[in-house]
Amino acid sequence: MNEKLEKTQDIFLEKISHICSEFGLNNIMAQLYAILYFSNNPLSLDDMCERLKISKGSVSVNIRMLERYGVVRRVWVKGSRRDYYAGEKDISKVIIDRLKSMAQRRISEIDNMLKAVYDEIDSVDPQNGEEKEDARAFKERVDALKNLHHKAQTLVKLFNSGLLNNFLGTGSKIKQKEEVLLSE
Amino acid sequence: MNEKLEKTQDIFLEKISHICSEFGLNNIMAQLYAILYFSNNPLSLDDMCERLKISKGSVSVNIRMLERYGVVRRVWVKGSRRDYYAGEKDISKVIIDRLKSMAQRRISEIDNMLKAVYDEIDSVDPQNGEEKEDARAFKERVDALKNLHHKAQTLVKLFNSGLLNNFLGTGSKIKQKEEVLLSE
DNA sequence: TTTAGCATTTAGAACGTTCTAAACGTTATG
DNA sequence: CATAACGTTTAGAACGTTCTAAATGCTAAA
Repeated sequence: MNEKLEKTQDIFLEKISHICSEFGLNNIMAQLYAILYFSNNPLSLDDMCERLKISKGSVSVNIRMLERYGVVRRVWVKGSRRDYYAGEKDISKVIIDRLKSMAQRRISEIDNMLKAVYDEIDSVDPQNGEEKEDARAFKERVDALKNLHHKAQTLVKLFNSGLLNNFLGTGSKIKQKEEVLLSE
Repeated sequence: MNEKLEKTQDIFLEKISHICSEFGLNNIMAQLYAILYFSNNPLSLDDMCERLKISKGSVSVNIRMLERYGVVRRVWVKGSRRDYYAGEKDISKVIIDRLKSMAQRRISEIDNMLKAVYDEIDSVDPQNGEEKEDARAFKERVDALKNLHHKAQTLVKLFNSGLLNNFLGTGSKIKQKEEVLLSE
């Protein structure tokens, strides 16, 4: 690869890994996806080790995570025993999927929490006036949370019904070369 | 405090800290905010150490973080030399503010990244056909990112213009007791 | 059946983060 | 001025995370 282009990509890699780390993707997953996103060809594990200067074990583990997230996929290259991977080229799809699954996860966690709290809350048996007030205040605040959570859930459902996809627009025009490679 | 109520709150604390840790708040900040949110009275550093069984140093550092985020504030209690803190009781305000500042931060980071990449990209000087294609593909994909980022920014602006506040509803009805304490 | 070329798993090293306890600084009070 | 009652800072311990290198497992070809 052109040396200056590689340097330019490195600038990207450095920054994107930092950004993604705050979205629950670690450095390596972010950088792996980035080089696949930029690459015209699917890459093998060894290609990726070489490009990012990291061990094969790391690439192996992290690339499978990305596969589970559905943002890269294994492609077969005729005439090679290696596994090759290609990145999803429709970046808006990747991001929307990720946001959706994060939202869904948060919703479940909060559902579980509220359920657990409500299971306990009734067995609280206040002994005096002050304790009664404490219990009442606690319930009031948990109810406020439940209320807010319900509204947030409605909002998420609205987005999931395609609103976000329509706005951010999906359907990449970027074409892969993998078909060419497959018959190489 | 009523023992059973405390146990119920503990269930909440355990879960909420896990949830918040994925939003860039650590355990302690999450739990500190939670006990202040639930408490009818402002609490001192020592109160919080005692309640969460953690060191004073930790409380000191983390409570000031929360103060910077604007979700707790120091209140003065007449007749005491201690610092007391009260949590913002309008939970939707806290969450909306946090989401907004996260979004704003991501936007700046991506702006910076794109700027840095575009600064470099023109100096790439492809030497042959393959390198030319690589460079073209790279530019195409960075442009796609820029495009998506622009749309996302528009969406965020839409939310910031009050849409989210209207939907999630702001204005808590929960009253603090601090006025009482201040004249104690 | 053996070997070569892979991917995967694992044990341990390196790292960053965040806790605690103790030292420290500051302010009010007697 | 000395002391007590605070909050803050710091040095180091404990912890989880994630990397690497080596061992292992698998599969295809000879």
